[in-house]
Amino acid sequence: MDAKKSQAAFAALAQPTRLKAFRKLVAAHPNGLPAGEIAQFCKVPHNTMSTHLAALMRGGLIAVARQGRSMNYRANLDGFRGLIDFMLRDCCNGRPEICAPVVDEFNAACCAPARKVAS
Amino acid sequence: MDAKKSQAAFAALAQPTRLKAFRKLVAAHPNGLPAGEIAQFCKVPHNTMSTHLAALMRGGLIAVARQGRSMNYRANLDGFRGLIDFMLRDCCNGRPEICAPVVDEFNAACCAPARKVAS
DNA sequence: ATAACATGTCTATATGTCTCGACATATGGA
DNA sequence: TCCATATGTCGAGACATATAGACATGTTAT
Repeated sequence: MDAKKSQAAFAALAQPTRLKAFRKLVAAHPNGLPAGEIAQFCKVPHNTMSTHLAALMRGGLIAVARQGRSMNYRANLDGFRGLIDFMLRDCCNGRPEICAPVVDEFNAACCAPARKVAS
Repeated sequence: MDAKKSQAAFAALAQPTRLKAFRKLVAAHPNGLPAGEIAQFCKVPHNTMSTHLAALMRGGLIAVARQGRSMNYRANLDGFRGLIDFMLRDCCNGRPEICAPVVDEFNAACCAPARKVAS
């Protein structure tokens, strides 16, 4: 994830409909959702949704696979992690003392139940 | 950090000049930089830079304090952490098994030298 | 007070984004 | 094949953002 690719990812998330759709896909992970269902959830016409899904694709935040007549979109958590990783490296590079409190916060508050995995 | 505020933050980072400026401010942390120096670094006129800095302010990613004639901008790492926190909570909520690999990655690769603090 | 400096605000223009109707494409079933 | 379903693409209008010149504001020194 370089600066250029992260820009597409940030732009993708900087829009209410797209953020809502992405969150829905994360909640549905690892199962995806068909485009029509996402459009219905976001309350926008299918072609509008299609445009937004394309933006999320450009940002590397979702992936898609045809399933019969439907296009099944799913969250690309690797891409999402890549983005967060890029953000943290920006402040970590050569200066872990800046990054540490951020990671601490995650360990303590966000993913506490999962720390057994992290240790 | 709610969805609305995160939108302003994502939008702020979804622009090359602003991302460059923010990274510079993170590198300069905890010391800030005067607006003119940031403009020079980003190779844009001072008024263009002023607009971009205002966008970063709206996103809660930087802070400012007058210092004599200059306006000294500095990275707001709390705001930055808030944004990452928001992103992680989106995938962690009720599903720490999704978030865990992300945090693992940080502990292993990004902030390894700082893990003593995290434990 | 006056001047030089640093920065923000106003304004206009150019460019990009959002939205959605209309149309095109692809799949599956009768 | 013909039709219904599911989705993508195109085009246009409305709106937002980026850029930068001109001007205004606040600060420091003389």
